[in-house]
Amino acid sequence: MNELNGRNPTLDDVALQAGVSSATVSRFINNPAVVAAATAERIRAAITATGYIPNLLAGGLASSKSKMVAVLIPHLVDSMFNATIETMVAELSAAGMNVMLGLTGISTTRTSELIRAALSRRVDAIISTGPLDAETVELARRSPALFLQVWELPEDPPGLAVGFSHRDAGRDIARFVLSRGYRHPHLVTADGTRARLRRDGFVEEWQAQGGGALTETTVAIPSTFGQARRVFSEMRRLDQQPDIVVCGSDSLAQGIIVEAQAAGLRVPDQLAVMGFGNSAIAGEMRPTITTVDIDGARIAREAIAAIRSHSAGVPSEHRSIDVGFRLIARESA
Amino acid sequence: MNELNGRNPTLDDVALQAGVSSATVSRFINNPAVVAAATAERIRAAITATGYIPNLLAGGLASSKSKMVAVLIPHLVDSMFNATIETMVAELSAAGMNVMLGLTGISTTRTSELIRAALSRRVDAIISTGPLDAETVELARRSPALFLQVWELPEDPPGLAVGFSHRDAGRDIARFVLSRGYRHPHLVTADGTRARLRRDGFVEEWQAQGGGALTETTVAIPSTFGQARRVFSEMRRLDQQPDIVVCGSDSLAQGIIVEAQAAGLRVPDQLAVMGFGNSAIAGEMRPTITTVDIDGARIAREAIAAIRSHSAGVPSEHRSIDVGFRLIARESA
DNA sequence: CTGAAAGCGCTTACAG
DNA sequence: CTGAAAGCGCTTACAG
Repeated sequence: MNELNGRNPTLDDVALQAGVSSATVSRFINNPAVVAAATAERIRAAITATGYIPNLLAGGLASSKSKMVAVLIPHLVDSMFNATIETMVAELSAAGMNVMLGLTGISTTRTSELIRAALSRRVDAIISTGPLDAETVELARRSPALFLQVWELPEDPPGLAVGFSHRDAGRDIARFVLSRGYRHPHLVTADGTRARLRRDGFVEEWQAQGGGALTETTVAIPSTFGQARRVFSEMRRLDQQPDIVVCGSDSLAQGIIVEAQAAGLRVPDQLAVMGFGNSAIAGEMRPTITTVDIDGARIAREAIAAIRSHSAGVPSEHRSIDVGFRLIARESA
Repeated sequence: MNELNGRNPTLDDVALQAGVSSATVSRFINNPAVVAAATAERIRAAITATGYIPNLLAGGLASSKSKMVAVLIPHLVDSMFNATIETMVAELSAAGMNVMLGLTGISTTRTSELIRAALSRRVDAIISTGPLDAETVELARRSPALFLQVWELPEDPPGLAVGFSHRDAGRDIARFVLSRGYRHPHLVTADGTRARLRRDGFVEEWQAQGGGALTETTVAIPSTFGQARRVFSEMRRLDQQPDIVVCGSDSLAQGIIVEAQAAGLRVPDQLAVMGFGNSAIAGEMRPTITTVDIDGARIAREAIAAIRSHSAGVPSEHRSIDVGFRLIARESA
C-alpha cells in the first residue's frame, strides 16, 4: 500500500506482507480450503491491507482458463434473446465467470470475427445464436473452448446445442390455427434461418391438413413493432383478407394489434393475431397475445451447466438438448 | 500446423515458419507498417499456414493493455440504454476492442463487484450507468482504467461523464405540460436516482410556475409496459382524475395508452400521455408518443472517443460532456 | 528494419 | 500444508 509507488499490488506484495510464498497466496485465492486456517487469516488481512486485485490476464495465461465466456447475439434492441441472455449473464456471474458480449448483426462475417476475438481471449466457452459459415464451424470444432449454440438445434452441432425445433413450432402453430377455425392465415416471416424454418413448418402442416390458400409477407430481421404499419397496410390491399396474422415476434404482433384497432377492427373477432416468444408484453397487452413460450431460463441453465462441467474438465459430449416450446393461447387468437 | 501436436500455434511457431524472430511477428501484428514489405509478406503467409490466433491474455499481460472495456448496465430487458449500448459495442468492435458486459440490477454491491471483476481483467475503460457507493468511486479513481459514467452528469465524476441533466429534463417536461394547457398531471416515477431527479425537476418547475396539485405513483425500476395495468387502475381511483400521465419510459407510456383505450378513453383528448427516451415504439405507436429524445449515439461516440485517446496515452481531463435532450411533441400529448 | 533477452503476474507440478 | 522454480505467450526497451 506504500512502497510500491503507484503500481498495482501483486501476489508477491501480498505474500511478503503475509509472510508466506506467493504460491500459497495463489492457492488461497483459488481454493481457500487447502491452506491452513491461520495462514488463511494472515493472507486475508494482507489482501485487504494491500488492496490487492488479482490480475486475471496473468492468471488466465498461466492456467489457460480465462473464466470468461463469449455471448454472441444479433442485436440488443428488440431481441427475443434478451431474457435468456439476462439469465445467462446472472448465472455466469454467480459462477465467477464474466461475459464478453458480441453483436453479430445478421452477418456471418461479423460472427466469425467475433469468434476469433473470443478465441484470442481464450474464452472457456462461446455461446452463439446466429448462423455460421463453414470456416467458423471448423474453427469452433478445433478450439478447446466449448461451443454452444442456443435457441436452435442444428443438424450436426460442432459443440453442444440447446434449443428447440423451429420447424415443429411452426407445425404446432398451424395445427392451432386450424383447430381454432381460422381459414385465411397471413404469415409474417422475418428474413432469418430460424423464422424461415418456422414458416416452412407452418406451411407444410397447413397443406398436409388441407388448409386453403395463405398469404405472406417477409420483413427484415429482427421483426419489430415498427414494421407493423407497413405490414398491415400491405395486408389490407390483399384480395382475400386474412382472418389471422401469424407474426414472428410478440413485438410485431403487438404492432399489428395496434394497427388493427386503429383501423377499427376488433381483435380477435375481426382479425386474430399470434406472436412468438412470450415476451413480457404478450401477457399484458390488450388483448393478451397468443404466442409460443420458450423456456429461456432453462436454456440458460443448461448452457451454464455444460460450461461448468466443461471447465471442470468433464469431457463434453457433442449433443443437442431439446427444451421444447409451449403454445400459450390467450385472447388475441 | 503439424509438429505442434494439438497445442495452439504461438508467435514462435509463426516466427519459425516465417524465418524471423518472434519480436518481428509481434510488431507486424500490432503495427504492420514498421516491418519491411517482404518480411510482412512472409509473416502473413506463416500466420495463415499455422492458423495462428494471438493470445490476448499474454499480450495484455505484457503490454498492460487488455483492449477490453467493461460496460455495466442495470438490465437487458426493457432497458432504455440498449440502443446506446448497441452503438457502443459496434464502435468498440470497429476500434479493435471487445466488451465485457456486466448486469448490475439496481444494486450498488453488484456494481462494485463487477467493477472489481473488470479491474481484474485490466480493462482499459469502464462504462457505467448506475449509482456507485463511495468505496467504488475510490476504486475507480485509483484505477488506471478510464472511468466513464453515461446517461447522467454527477456532481464530481471520478472520471468522465457523458450525459445530460435529468433535473433539467424534468423542468422542460413541466413547462411543456403547462404550455399545452394540462392542469392535472399524474407522475409515474421509477424508483431510481435518475428518474427521481426528473421528477424533482418537474415538481420544482411546476410549482414555480404556479401549477396546481399533482398526483404521483412510484413503480419498480425499470418502468415497463407491464406496470401500466396497476398504475392505470390505481389512477382511476383518484378523486381528481388527471388529464395527462407523465411516464418514466416509452414502454410504460405505451402501456398506459393501451389501458386508456381499453377503458374507452381517447388519447390525448380525454387523457394525454408522455413517455421518455424516444425508443423505436414511440414514433410508431397509435397515437405516436410525445417523449424526450436522448442522443444515445452521440453518447456512445463521445465515450468511445475518450476511451481511444485514453488508450493512446492522452491524459484524460476529468470532466463532463452534456449532450442535452430534446422534447419531441407527437400525438399523445 | 530486426533480434536477443528481460519481464509482465500469475499457476502448478514437484518436493518436502 | 507450504515453498522454489519453471513456464504460460506475449511486448518492448535496448542494441545494432
